[in-house]
Amino acid sequence: MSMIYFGNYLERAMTIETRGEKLAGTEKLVAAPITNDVGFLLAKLHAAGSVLNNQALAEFDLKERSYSVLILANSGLEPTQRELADFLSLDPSQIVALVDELEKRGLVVRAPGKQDRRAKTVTATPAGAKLHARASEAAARAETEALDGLEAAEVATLKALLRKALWGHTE
Amino acid sequence: MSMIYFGNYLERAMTIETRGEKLAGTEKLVAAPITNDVGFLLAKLHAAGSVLNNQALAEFDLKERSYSVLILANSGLEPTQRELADFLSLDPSQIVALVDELEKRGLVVRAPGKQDRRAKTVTATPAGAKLHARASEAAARAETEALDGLEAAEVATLKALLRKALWGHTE
DNA sequence: TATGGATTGTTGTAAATGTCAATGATTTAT
DNA sequence: ATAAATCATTGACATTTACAACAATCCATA
Repeated sequence: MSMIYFGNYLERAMTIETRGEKLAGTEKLVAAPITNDVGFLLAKLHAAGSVLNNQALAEFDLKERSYSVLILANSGLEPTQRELADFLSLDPSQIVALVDELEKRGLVVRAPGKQDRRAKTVTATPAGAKLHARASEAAARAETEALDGLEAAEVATLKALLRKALWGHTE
Repeated sequence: MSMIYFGNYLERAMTIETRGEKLAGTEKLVAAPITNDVGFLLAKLHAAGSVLNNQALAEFDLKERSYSVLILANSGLEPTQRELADFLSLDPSQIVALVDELEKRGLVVRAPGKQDRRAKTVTATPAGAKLHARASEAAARAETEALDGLEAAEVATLKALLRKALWGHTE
């Protein structure tokens, strides 16, 4: 059960030769009917943004995965690992590894749940909060870059539609 | 360089117990600021749709990957493997494996490129066209299900915005 | 209140996927 | 002609994913 249409493999030559003929091959297939498939479009735009995101986060020794856990640890919502797994659609064992790493770096702490001692809540330390603040600026720049083909109003519309599709409310 | 925010792990119990309390934990985190991150929203909606897609395609012994190759082989555009790799953001070696499997099943054929005999174009056989026709219906149903929170006009808007973000044109 | 069943975090493992370098055949450039 | 680049392919290795098993804890109910 593969998770994604495709990956983020990028032609190495493209980074230095990003102009014309190289993209022609890519553009040619834009005419294919698969570009009417929303799942395909979501995957492709996500893959493109993902590269920029990970580049921006590498400076802080974070990846999208660990960054998203760090955000949620900073949210004040005191998520448990199970909640993180559900929300991020990750296997609980992957959350263990992510939290292990962040905790080892002193960015988050585990605490037993107040009502349920089996559960462990993940909250950010001051160091985690500081890193999150810096990383989120870089991530915001990466998002802007990934969506630079859209006007600000269009980005807002896109966000609203995605939120509505996911949770049924546009606010 | 990880490709995705997260995966498509799904709570097994959710398939039989899809009503209330199970989702409450998930809903709680919707308040977190990460839900304003377009990359996150793209990843999450894609992951959700991906599960439905793969379920729908399993009937035809296809996954999203092989299905997308099958679509492009059916497009009449005669893509080369290199073009497939670029368009799907996959390493050329993964294309080899995907085409190998489809070719073994008699769904596509490789042919040397007309101008460039190094390149191999991938085109669908009649059997491939037939399977594609059936699979695309199932995939369309899965997409409808994944986006059932949106009106038809909203889906159209979403599609247009994604296309514009990717290729700079909305048509 | 005791007992069985479910849930949480955790560990470990096998399969799938990603990454990358090397190769022969062919094309392109000089 | 010769050198450099490109294409498909193979293979080696790292990372990610999916899943089963387990102890600790909670929950329902008898």
